[in-house]
Amino acid sequence: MISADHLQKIASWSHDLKNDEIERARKGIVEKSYPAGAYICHRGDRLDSWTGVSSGLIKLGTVSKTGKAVTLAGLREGGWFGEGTLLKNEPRQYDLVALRDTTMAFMNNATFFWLFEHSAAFNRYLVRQFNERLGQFIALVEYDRMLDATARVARNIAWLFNPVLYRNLGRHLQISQEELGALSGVSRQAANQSLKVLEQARLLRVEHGGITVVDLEGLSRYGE
DNA sequence: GCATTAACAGCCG
DNA sequence: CGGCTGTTAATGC
Repeated sequence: MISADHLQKIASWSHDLKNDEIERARKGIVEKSYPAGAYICHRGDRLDSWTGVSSGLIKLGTVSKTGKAVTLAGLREGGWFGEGTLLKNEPRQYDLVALRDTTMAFMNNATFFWLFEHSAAFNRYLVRQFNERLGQFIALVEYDRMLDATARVARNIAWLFNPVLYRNLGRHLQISQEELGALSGVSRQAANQSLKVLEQARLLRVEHGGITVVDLEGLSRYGE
């Protein structure tokens, strides 16, 4: 169980909940920490809880038929995932890997379904999140053909700054070029070059160990 | 060829 | 000092 203050910090969806719903939520959540590089779960695992990132950064990916690792999306602090798997009672479709030291939050199945049944605010959040994710996955179809590394980096950054998935975001994110490369499926050096191109295009600013977004819309459209 | 890995000096905190 | 960055050289598909 976690404190109400902490819940507020790690779960933007809790902000609109009623008091009794918040109580349920915080009692149904436990946290667990993982070192950088650790697998949080493997594809095919039965993990019957809804999962959020309390702190850190994770990669959501899978392995293609040819054995090539494919990254579907990154999730940063405040991101929640796995509602589809829970609602359909399916095994996990993806691997979750911690890109840096990370603390995860797990909401147990019963609590998730209680909120699903009782809270209108919670359902609004889920619908918005589904809709946003759908957009991301549609973009993935084009992603494969889009061989340009810079466009992939740009899109992954834009996803990390998605205002629907993460509320009240600043423009700055502490993330190394290596982590950005791991998310985008390119080497650190390629990520470095791509960042320079994006900086030249005035879409973001490159800093030491981080970036600041200047033009989020431009980033999400880059390479179209 | 092109992108990735390797290697390393320089820089930042 | 440790981690991140920027660049060049070697390597692999």
